[in-house]
Amino acid sequence: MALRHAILAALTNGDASGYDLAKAFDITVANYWSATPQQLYRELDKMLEAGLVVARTVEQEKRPNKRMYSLTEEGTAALHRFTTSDPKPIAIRDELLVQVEAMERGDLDAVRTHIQQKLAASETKLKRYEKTREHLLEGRSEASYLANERSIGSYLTLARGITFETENIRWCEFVLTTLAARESRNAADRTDPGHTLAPRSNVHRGQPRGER
Amino acid sequence: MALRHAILAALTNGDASGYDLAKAFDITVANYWSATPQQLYRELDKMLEAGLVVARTVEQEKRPNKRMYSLTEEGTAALHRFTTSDPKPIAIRDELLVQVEAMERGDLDAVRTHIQQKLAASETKLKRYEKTREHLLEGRSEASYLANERSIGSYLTLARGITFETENIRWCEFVLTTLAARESRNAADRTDPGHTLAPRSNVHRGQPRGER
DNA sequence: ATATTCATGTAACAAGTTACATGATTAG
DNA sequence: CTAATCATGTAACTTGTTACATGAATAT
Repeated sequence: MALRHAILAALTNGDASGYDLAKAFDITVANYWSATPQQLYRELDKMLEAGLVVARTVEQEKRPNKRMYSLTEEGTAALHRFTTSDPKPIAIRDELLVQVEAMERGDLDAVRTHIQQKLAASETKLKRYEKTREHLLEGRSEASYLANERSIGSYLTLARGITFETENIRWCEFVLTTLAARESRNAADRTDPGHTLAPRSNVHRGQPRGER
Repeated sequence: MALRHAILAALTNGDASGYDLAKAFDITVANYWSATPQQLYRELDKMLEAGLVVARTVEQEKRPNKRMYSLTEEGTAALHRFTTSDPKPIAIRDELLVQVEAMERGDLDAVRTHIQQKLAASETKLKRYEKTREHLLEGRSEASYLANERSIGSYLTLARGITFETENIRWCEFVLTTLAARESRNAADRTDPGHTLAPRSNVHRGQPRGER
């Protein structure tokens, strides 16, 4: 029942086809909700039956027909009710972190590679988010946008996604630096056992804790 | 099959009962993997059958008996293999963010309350993480711990959890401040229509972007 | 007195994942 | 000419969630 509300929320930004939603769930929505296209198609069918959305088929030349879904009054009401209910705590599933937890019993080089890949993926994602942000702002400052824009929900969730990916990138760099330092220490130990590296980072690179 | 690896990883930090794991999954592991106690009990049974863990019953006075699970060689090997496989991208499900996305079509006051509750919950969680961190460090500096400690996987995942909750707190404060500013602007509009607030925040309070 | 902690489990149901299928169009 | 995009769907299977059940001990 929770995917349902994520879909309803996505549809407040305009009508969409299942395919459109799949893209959105891959891009912006991915910050806070994951779903595969199959889940979306199945859920949209159920939502149709429940009267939360209506569908119209749009005939396209040169493209397969598509079904565009719109919120109904019932759908809008269901969404309103949802904002009233206590949200469940966040659920995260991150295999990379499981691998890092098990790093020492596993294949360190493989994990390092996975972290490098995550770093690259996060950088790509962050760039896309920044573009979306520029697009929303249309040249205005954040302050002016937030003060004057009618609807700021999407901007606020995007802002969370931006800091999330920024921190992912930092963390990946922090881990890679730490592992590299341990490697070179081990190399040094083998040739020059008296040597140790100078201290390097404190609490994950300038993380501004204790500021609040 | 992925919960399985999270359990195996958790067991590298020592033998545990289902109940112990449930606590761990509620505290530290929660940063990167969610599972209910029921899932754990069920999965542990399957892992026993598969020979990835062994169980012994510990008879306790004044407490119900418990089953303590330990990694077998097969379990350790399975975990090693897992670190070799490409991790699936992170999956997040956050109802609060869905509510924020739908804020304007929903009950703004209710959403504000939910954000305040999240803020409080994140502060509690962060304090617990910081305690765990102090406990791991045992008075050493982070640099010295990371350079010398045999196993640093747990510290690294904890570090990610700490920044995650730190950013959650910031984001909640940012949203609450933004909403308050909009409220007072609306109030001012009703009594003193010429007035606007001075600009307030830029990109989510001093987020250090563009630094990399 | 009452709530929380300790400790495990069953059963029913809801949700998520994976594999497969189709088929035209356009970008590189 | 190959890969990606557009666009939807079925079916089988694996996971995750929720409700219920038990029952003593300890902390408030």
